[in-house]
Amino acid sequence: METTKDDSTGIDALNDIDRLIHEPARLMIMAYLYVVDSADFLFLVRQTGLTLGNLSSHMSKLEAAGYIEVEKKFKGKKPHTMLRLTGEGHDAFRKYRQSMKQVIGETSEAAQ
Amino acid sequence: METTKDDSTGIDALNDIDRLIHEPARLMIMAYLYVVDSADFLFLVRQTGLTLGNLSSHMSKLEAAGYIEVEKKFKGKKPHTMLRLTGEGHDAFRKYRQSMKQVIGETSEAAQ
DNA sequence: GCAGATTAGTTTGTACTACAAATTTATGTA
DNA sequence: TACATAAATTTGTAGTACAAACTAATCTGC
Repeated sequence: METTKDDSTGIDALNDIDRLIHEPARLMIMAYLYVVDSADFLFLVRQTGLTLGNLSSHMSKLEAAGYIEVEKKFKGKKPHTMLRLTGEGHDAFRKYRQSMKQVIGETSEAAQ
Repeated sequence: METTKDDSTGIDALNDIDRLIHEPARLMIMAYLYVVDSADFLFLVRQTGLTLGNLSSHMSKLEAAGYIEVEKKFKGKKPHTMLRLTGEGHDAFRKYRQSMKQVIGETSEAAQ
């Protein structure tokens, strides 16, 4: 019996990378939320450089996946949308980060 | 004058991430070649778990981008396809790796 | 009080692309 | 001669990121 599919050296970690997080736009969102835990919609628009529509659709996907929670309130008279990382989202990001570190880190020694 | 677009803290590095390398299948190919410098087609099929057709089309894209060189010879009577990282491909991978390290590394302290 | 501007988003349409399945081309073999 | 295997390439489909168009509510000048 050969090595089983999962105890790979690292690069194979990419075969089941979380593509929901891997997408650069969402990776930005997740990375911000991982640090600040929660942020409002317009803050993220400014920080990420995404358009409103683009952020809106990525937000929906992350919410559908259970990675973030979206809370819509009114701040005075205006709508105010807050994004917050869920526990599941936090775990998924950690896992993603570890997988990428294996791939990215593994090649380090060969460089320079 | 505000901070110019490029001297971001790190997460914004994702706004111009190299999507050609970012795609997991190609990232695997590039990561292998970055380490071993050259490898043959069937070796990569086995190592990456990609199908022949899938590897073939990713190979074409990396070649078109100038990131790899593809050499087709005959080994005895059978065709034998070798992939080799170009200097440009090497640089692009290093750049990609740095960008990702910024995003991935930046969040490290917040964790645990 | 109503016409136009601004704010805060959502929905829609298009263009791209990853992947698998079908196809190709050549060689070995019964 | 037919059939199987090897080594890929080409084709078709399904999924998706993004921008542009749209919606809905509030503010502002006249």
